[in-house]
Amino acid sequence: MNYNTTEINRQLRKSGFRVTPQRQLILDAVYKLGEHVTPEAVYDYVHRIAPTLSRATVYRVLHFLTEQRILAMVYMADGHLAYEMAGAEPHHHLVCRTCDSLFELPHSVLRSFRQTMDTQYDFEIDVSHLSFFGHCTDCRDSTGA
Amino acid sequence: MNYNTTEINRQLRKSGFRVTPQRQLILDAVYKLGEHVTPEAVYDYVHRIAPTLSRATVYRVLHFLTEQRILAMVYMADGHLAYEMAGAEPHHHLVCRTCDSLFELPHSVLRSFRQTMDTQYDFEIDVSHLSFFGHCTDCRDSTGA
DNA sequence: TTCCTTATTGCGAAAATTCCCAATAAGGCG
DNA sequence: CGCCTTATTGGGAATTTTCGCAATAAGGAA
Ligand SMILES: [Mn+2]
Ligand SMILES: [Mn+2]
Ligand SMILES: [Zn+2]
Ligand SMILES: [Zn+2]
Repeated sequence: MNYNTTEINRQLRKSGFRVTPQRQLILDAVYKLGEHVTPEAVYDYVHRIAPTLSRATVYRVLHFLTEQRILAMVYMADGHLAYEMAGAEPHHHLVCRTCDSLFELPHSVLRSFRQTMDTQYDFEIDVSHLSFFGHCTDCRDSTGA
Repeated sequence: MNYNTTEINRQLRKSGFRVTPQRQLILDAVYKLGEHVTPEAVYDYVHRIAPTLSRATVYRVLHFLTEQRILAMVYMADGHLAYEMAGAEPHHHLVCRTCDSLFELPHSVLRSFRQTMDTQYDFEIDVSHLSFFGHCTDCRDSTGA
């Protein structure tokens, strides 16, 4: 999979935003680094290539690209934010508060919930990457014992 | 509504934790300050009464009381964490990414979703206070126009 | 290609949050 | 009531994230 640079750039310009080398490099970093990429990992990556690119820009651009639905952000078990490409089929997380283990949830299980929000509240939930916290099979017993 | 101090203390001690004046004061602060209380607001409150109580302790105790299900934490529109008492009937949020407006969601709308997670994944989602981000009635049109 | 407008960046300071560790003090036990 | 174990705190440093603003440069128009 390779993201369509030309299409993304066109989209940004059409919305009045600018395509800067910083934005392109940061997006590329997230793409190359894979899933659940932290701002610090992005900074390390881009810093080698563009040593003057500042941390502030990394944070700003990650936030910006998320607003543009080009990236998806996700809360990890430690409460920190991570990012990844927002393409294709999203997936979600079940995060155990006790053992920190992480289970992936297919997008399909959210369909009916989204639909309910849509029809009953006229609210379109952004489902690019959700995290639900709770307790997994192994840990849910030990709590109530 | 008044929370049961005696019962909470007993519960904590039974689990091997200690009931400290700091923990009691911080819990009291959240209770008195109401919904969506930020760590800084808690610090300001307790600092007047106990000037040596440190910020680190505020963060630690808020986190701790959340683990103990005495408090509930919630992500606000600005991405920051807030806390509130975890008692009785929970409610949830629909937060618009465009206009930052916040709609309250009754607990009931999550029932079927929780049940699905429970039966299909044997995962007990903690529903003390969830936030769903997306786009509200007014803002969802302007996006696709 | 050059010019202009203004979106975006870099940098340093500020703010928010976490970490570390020696000092403190709960609370169980005798 | 004292003693001991060890959970918890205070305080400051470290880390993470945000802010403010002057300098820069994207890109539309001429
Ligand atoms: Mn994921
Ligand atoms: Mn709320
Ligand atoms: Zn678990
Ligand atoms: Zn809105």
